Amino acid sequence: MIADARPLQPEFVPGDVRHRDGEIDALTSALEPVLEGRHADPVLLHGPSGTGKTCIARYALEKLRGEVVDLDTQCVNCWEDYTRFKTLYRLLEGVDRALDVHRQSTPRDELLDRLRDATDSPYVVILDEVDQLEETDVLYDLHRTRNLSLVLIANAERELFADLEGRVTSRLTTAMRVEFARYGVSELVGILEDRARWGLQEDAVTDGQLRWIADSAAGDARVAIGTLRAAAEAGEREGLERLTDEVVHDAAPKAKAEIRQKNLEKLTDDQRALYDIIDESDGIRPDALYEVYCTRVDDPRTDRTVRNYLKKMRRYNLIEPEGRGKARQYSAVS
DNA sequence: CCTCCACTGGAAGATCGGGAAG
DNA sequence: CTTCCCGATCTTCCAGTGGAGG
Repeated sequence: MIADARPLQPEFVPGDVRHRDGEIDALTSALEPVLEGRHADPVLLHGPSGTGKTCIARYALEKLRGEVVDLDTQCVNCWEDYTRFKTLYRLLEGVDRALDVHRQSTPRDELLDRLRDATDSPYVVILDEVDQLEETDVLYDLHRTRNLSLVLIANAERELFADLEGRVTSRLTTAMRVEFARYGVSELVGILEDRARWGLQEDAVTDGQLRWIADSAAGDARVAIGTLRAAAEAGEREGLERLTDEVVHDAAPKAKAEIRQKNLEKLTDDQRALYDIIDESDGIRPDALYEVYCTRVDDPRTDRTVRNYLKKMRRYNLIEPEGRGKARQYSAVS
């Protein structure tokens, strides 16, 4: 069934990207100064999830690496590395200067100084999900780092700027914006055809099945590819030569359940207790939630901390709030 | 329209654990 | 060993928000 698992992985970057010629052109022309060893102005890629922002950014960097000697690149996922320290540490890793920073008692902002020392050749940096960054002042410092070019990726442009510090915003107003729209069904089918051709045995999946997956993914390529992968894995387990419609239709919820399970494993015991309470309820008000929480765990945190936990679980898309103000209720995402 | 109040999340300080310096 | 400093996490305090109900 599966001939090559890599094209079915979410982080796979194809050698030839479909349906995004305009966006690629815009990004590569924005990065053109790097070809001459200068640093490029920041570029902001924005649009809904699964529209190819990360893929196109990685693709453009790959191409750039082929054309520029002494080019360093790094991709930081700010959703995981959401503090100043972690972001800078990741950037130092990209230029192999993070080796002895394991010690925590490095003087304040030694990381930034070190990064500035290290970047004597062009360094192009992707900050993915930059709207998840909590200490946005690091953007200001990076913007002022010689030889460092920023490619920022965010879902919602407006929300991003609302969260940014004033001095960061003013620097980024000149940034080139590239907007990514949702894929149409036929575009998604095209993407899936490629992945199926590269990753699956011949004739493992029909055009109709790919169309069904594309349809159910609602313009999100990540969901579509994840569904195809879940279907292929299920087919492999069952020893099928060709996917049946039933396996394909079961794969969509399975792909989502896998993501949720992975996120649940990242929660602490306290957070997990909160999730369980919300999951058992059919919509619960915050004060009632906290009350139950205090009876469930031995050493309950304060309500403020619990609110931070809720924020985190919302980011993981595990729970969702309904209503505002006093009418607020939390429920688990099904 | 106005007030109340549950809810929200920013800011600042305390605490914890780990590692380095003395 | 103790002391100091770091990032991460938690607590304390509090101002802002917007439904609910007068």
